[in-house]
This record gives sequence, C-alpha cells and structure tokens, in this order.
Amino acid sequence: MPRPRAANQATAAHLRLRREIVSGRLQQGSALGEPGLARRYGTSRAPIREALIALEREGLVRFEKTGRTRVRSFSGSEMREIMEARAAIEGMAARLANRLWTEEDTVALEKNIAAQERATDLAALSRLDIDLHHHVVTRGDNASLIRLWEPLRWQWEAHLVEIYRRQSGDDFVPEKETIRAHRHLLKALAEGTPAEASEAMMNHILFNLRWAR
Amino acid sequence: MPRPRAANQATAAHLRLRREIVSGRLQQGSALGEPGLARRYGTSRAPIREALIALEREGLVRFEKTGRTRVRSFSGSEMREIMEARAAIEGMAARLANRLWTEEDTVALEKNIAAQERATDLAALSRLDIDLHHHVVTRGDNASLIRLWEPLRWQWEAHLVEIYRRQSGDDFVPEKETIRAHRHLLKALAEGTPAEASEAMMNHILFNLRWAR
DNA sequence: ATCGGTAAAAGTGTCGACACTTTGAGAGCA
DNA sequence: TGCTCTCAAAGTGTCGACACTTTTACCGAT
Repeated sequence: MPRPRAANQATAAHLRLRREIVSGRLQQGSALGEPGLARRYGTSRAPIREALIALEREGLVRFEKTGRTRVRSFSGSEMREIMEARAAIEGMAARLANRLWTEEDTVALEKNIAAQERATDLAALSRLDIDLHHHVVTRGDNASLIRLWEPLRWQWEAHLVEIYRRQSGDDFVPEKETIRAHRHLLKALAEGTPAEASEAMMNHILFNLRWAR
Repeated sequence: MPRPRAANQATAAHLRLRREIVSGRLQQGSALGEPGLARRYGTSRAPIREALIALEREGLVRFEKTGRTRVRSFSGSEMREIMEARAAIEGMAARLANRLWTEEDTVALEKNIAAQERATDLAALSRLDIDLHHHVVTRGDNASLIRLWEPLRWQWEAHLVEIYRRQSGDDFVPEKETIRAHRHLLKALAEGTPAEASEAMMNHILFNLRWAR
C-alpha cells in the first residue's frame, strides 16, 4: 500500500476545500462540480470525490437528490440546532476537563480572555472565541467527543464568515456578556467544580442563540 | 446526474457492510480489502471505497497508517469515551424532547419497558434498549444532534455484539437497575421536567460504565 | 529446524473512459 | 416579446487499468 493516508491528494483536497469554505472564498450555495474542482486542483475526480464525501459528513456541503453538490447554507433553525449540539458536547467536555486541568490551562485562558477585551474587529474576536472553546474541548481528553465536536466547529465557523459578509463591522465593540460568561466558565474550571463548569458552558452557548438567527 | 444518491451502489455497500459489522458477521480486526469486497458485492472498487470512507467517519472501521482497512475494535477506555459522548448527546436530546412529547410517546416507552422486563436474552434486551434511546433522541427533533448520535449508536451496537460472543448468556436476567433508570427517565419525560429528564438520561448512561469495560 | 533473503502476490492511490441523466441554451412558433 | 420544445453541453456513477508499495510465501543457506 502507498503513502500514508494523511498525505494523499484526497486528504489534501479535503483540507483545501474546507479552508476555502470556512474562509468564505467559496460562497454558500456554490455548486461544486467534480470536473471543475479536479481541474483546479490538478488531479482526477477520484480524490475530489473522496474529499466531497468527507465534507458532506462534516456538514459543510450537501448532496442534492439530483446528485449535485453545493456548499451548505445554514438557516436560523439549523444554527439553533447546531448551537444546542455544541452545548451538549462542550458542556460535557467542560465537565471532563476538570480531571486534567492545570495552572497552565488557566493562564492560557486568562490570556485569551484578555485578548478578547482588546479585540477591535469581529473576525479577531471570533478566532479567539473558537480558540477558547477548542482549548476546553481538547482538555476534555475524550477522542469521541472531540471527533463529534469538529464538524460543529467548522459549521459554526462557516456560518460566522457568512455573518461577516453581511454586516460591515464598523461600530464594533466586544460584547460584555460574552466576556463575562467566559470569565465565569474559567472560574469554575480553575476552582475544579465540574457541574458548574458544565452549566456555565451550556448557558453561555445557548445564550448566544438570540443573535445566531 | 444519475439516480438519487441514496439508491446507488456506494450507499448499498455502506449499509450492507455496516449491517455485517454490527451483526457480528464481520469480526473485529478483520481486514477489509477493497478488491475482495468488490468481488463479494459484484461491483468495482469505487463504490466500496466510498462506503469505507463513510464507515471510517462512523467509527466502525479504521484506516491504518499503511493504508489497510480493518474492522475497529473497542478498548475499555474507548468505550468509556463513547458512553460519555452518548451521555452528552442523549442528555441534551432528553431535555429537548419535552417540547414535543406526547401521550403516544409515553405509551410507546411504557410498552418498551414492559417488554424489557419480559426479555429472556441479552440480545433482545439490547435491541429494546437501543430502541428506547433511539426514540428519545429522535424526539429531541434536532437534526444535528441526531446526526452526531448515529455513529455512537453503531459503535455501541458493534461493541455489544462482541460482548455476546464472549459470554454465553445462559444465566440471564434483566438488570433491575436498568429498568428502574428507564422508568425514572420516562417519568421525567411524561411529567415535563426537562432538567430532570436530562439528568436521568445522563446518569443512566454513565452508570453503565461499570460493566461496559 | 531456523533464519534470512528474494520474488511473487495482493493491495492502495490515482487516472481516464463510458453510459446515462439532468441542465439549460437556443431555435421555432404563437 | 414570450413560451415550448429540442438538442447539445455538462455532470455523476461506475468501471477497468496502471504504477508503486507492502505483505507474504517460498527457497536456500547455515
């Protein structure tokens, strides 16, 4: 058998396509024709097909009944569902994260939150936000949970990009409520109170539902 | 574009392979060579490849670094992780299920639990157990959550089959504790107390961790 | 009998081709 | 101008082939 399955063209195409979607270069609803992508990437259709299957299971593209593939768009109720799923996963992750939580973790999150307070645009704040949540999920140290979380992360990110496109972020200020929620979560994690950490995480995510739609 | 993506050979191979794995006909650790499967299913390698990719993302098979594909086996700690993930997903689903819960749902679950009490072998009980959890998850009416739950369900089922193989279930009696937990969950759902339903579900699943390893 | 080396067998990643289906662009008609 | 029908263009599902790599089975030497 050939090279490691991580360094093949199918995986490369998968990562590249995902980056193009979550960065907004590929707009929601765009048709993804296999011959076109194959030409663009300098490969045949086989690796492209594999990449599309992986992206579909990640929820970033959709196969229409006709067979066509398009970049997925997220309705308000779909985003609500995604956020509820995030609350479930990340709430459990926060609970589990207490097992291995260290002083370094606390310091890292404090730095992150401080940076959030100084953020001057929505894109930068979002990146910090995602990093913070990623840190907690990873610290849950549960491969199954992490694997379930990843699609949600990409869907979330793809939706955020769509939001940037609509609102020209001139009058931007970090939301005080989000910062407060992050501090509350960090406090629970640092003090080692799993139930409270879990609840803080879930409430924080579900609270965002008001503007996610 | 051709026939609906649900009625193609790739999907057929996916479903068929999954059935063979969760039914135990394909033992854990078995090598899944594409040419062999293609011959067995009377197709070329292309649909088989697609099916294997889907199965890998479902967590039922594993790609080794060498490129080989094998039916996944579950270690004790992996099962613990899977059960923790189930607790997260199903706990949230139970909470959400209260929105649409009806009298018919209550009746259906009562019937299910009554059948569990009369079950005479582990396989039958497991099927009822899975049905019950499936019912609750579906009633959560959250597509994202359901989609995340499916891989866990198949992994859970694949592991159960492995358990049957080991213990010849001669001296079988339904576990009183499981029945009690199911009744407690149903009570919370029927009475419309979301927080309690969620907690009942999570505790029930995490309690099983003692014998799952 | 065991061990090491060698060559054949089997397997994966990728490619191009073909049949069939859907899309849609343009011609013909009202 | 607007509508319908027809036919070409584009796309998907599937197949067989090829190059390269790993595995394995065999054979000889010790």
